[in-house]
Amino acid sequence: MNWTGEDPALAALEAPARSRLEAISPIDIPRGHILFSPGEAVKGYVIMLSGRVEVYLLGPNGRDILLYAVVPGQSCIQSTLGLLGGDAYTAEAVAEADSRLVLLPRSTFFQLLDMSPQFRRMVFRAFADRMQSMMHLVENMSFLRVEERLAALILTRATPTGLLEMTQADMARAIGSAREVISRRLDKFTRAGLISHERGQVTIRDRAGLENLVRTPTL
Amino acid sequence: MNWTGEDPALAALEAPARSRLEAISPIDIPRGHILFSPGEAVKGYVIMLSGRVEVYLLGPNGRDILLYAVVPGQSCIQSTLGLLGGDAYTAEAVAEADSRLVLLPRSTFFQLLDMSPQFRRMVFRAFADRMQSMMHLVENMSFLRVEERLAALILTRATPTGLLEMTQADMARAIGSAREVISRRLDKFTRAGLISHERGQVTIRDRAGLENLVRTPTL
DNA sequence: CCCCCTTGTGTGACCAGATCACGTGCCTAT
DNA sequence: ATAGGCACGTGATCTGGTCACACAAGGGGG
Repeated sequence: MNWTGEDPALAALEAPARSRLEAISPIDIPRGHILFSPGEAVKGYVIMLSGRVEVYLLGPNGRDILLYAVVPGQSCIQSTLGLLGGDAYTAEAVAEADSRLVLLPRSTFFQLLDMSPQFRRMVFRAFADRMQSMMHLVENMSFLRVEERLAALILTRATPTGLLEMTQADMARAIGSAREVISRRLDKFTRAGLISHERGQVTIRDRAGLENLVRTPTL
Repeated sequence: MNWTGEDPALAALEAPARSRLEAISPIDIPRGHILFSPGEAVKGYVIMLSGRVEVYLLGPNGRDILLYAVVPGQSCIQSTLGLLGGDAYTAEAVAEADSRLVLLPRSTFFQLLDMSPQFRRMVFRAFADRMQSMMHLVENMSFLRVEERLAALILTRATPTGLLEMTQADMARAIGSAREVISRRLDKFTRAGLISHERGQVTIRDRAGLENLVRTPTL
C-alpha cells in the first residue's frame, strides 16, 4: 500500500511524515454518501485522494447553497476548522462521485503539523485556497446576476463536448439561486439559441454567446 | 519597547520567537487610512495591536460589502492569503479607528512559522476564526432578511447605552444591502417604536423588540 | 453672514430574483 | 395499470436592489 505516491503534494512530504501517513488506510465513500452533517463532532483532517465531495450550507427553510467542492489534492476546511476551533460542523458534505479519502485523527494531524514543514505548507495552502474560493463565492453572489452565474456554471462544468448532466435544482444550489429561476433562465438561453435542454441535461449550442454573457458585467 | 507583552497570544510565544518579533517596530495608522487596495502586492503578515481595520470587497458598480473587521489579536487574512498563494489583494482594507499594527515581512513570517509552534497555533487560529466568520457571512447573506441583519447590526455595534453612530451608507455596507433599503427599514423600526434615528446615529428604544426580530427566522 | 459644495437622507418608480402554489409529464416499482 | 416520486413549467406575489431625483444639514471661503 502506497497511497501517498498518488498525489504530488503528498509525495513531496518528508519520509518520516510519509510513513506516518501510510499507517492509515484510505476509506472509500460511495457516490451519494453523506460524510458529515451539521452538529456532528469533527472526525479528523480529510485528505482527498480521488472523487469529489461537495460541501453545502443548509438554510432553515430547506434551501441550501454550495460552499465549495473538494477535489483531490485539497482538504476539507470544515474539518480543519473543527480541529482548530473545536466547533462542530455547521455544513453538510456529500460525495458527488465515488471517492477515496484519508481521515487523519486529530492527534496525528497535530503531530504532523509539528514535525513536517512540508505538511504544514500543504495544510496552509489548502487553507489559503479555500479562503480564496470563499471570497470568490461572496464576490459572485454579491456582484453577479443569476444569468452570468448560470452561464459560467454551464461553461465550467460541461464536458468538452458541451454536455452538462445536472438537474435544475442542483444548478440552483450550485449558484445560490432557486430552481424556478433556473428554469426560466434556461428557457431564455434556449430561445436565444445559446443552449438546448431537456430533463436532466443542458447542451451548449453557442459557446461564444455564453462566454460573452459571463464577461459582460452589466452592459 | 516591548509590544509583544500587550497581547496575551503574543506573550505566550516562546522567548526566541518573541525577541524575533520585538526587532520589528509597530506602525501607527490614522483613522481613515487605506492599508491596501485591490491589485497591490502583499506587504506581509499583519498583527493588530490596537484599533480596528475593516476589509471590503469592491464591486464593479461602486458597491462594496464588508467582509470582516480585524481587531487586536487577529490577523488580516488577506495578507496571509497573499503570502501563501502569492496572489495580490482583491479587497480593500481601511482603518476605522486609529490603529497600531506590526507588519511581518514574508521571510520573517515563514521563519517564525518554522521555529515556533506557538506562532503556528496563533496563525492557524486566526485562519480558522476568519474562515468561520466568512462562513457566517455567507450564511447570513443567504438566509437572513435585511431586517434581521439590520437589527443584529444595531444590537451588536451599539454602545451599552444603546447609541450607534454610523451613517446609513455604512450600515448598508456592513450588512451587504443598499442605502435606500436601510433608510426604509430604519423608518419602519422607528414607527414600530424600536429605535429613533437622526443624521448619523441610531438610538435603541426597545432592545427586547430588536432581539426578538433577530432570533425570529421568518415567522 | 451668505453661498456653495459636500455629505447624509427621504422617496417614488422600476426591475431582478426569491417564494408560494400549483399543474403536468416521465419513470419505476408494486 | 397505477401510484408515488422526481424533474420541470408557470403565474402571482413579495423582498430587496437600482435609478433618479429632491432636499436638508453642516462646513468652509468669500
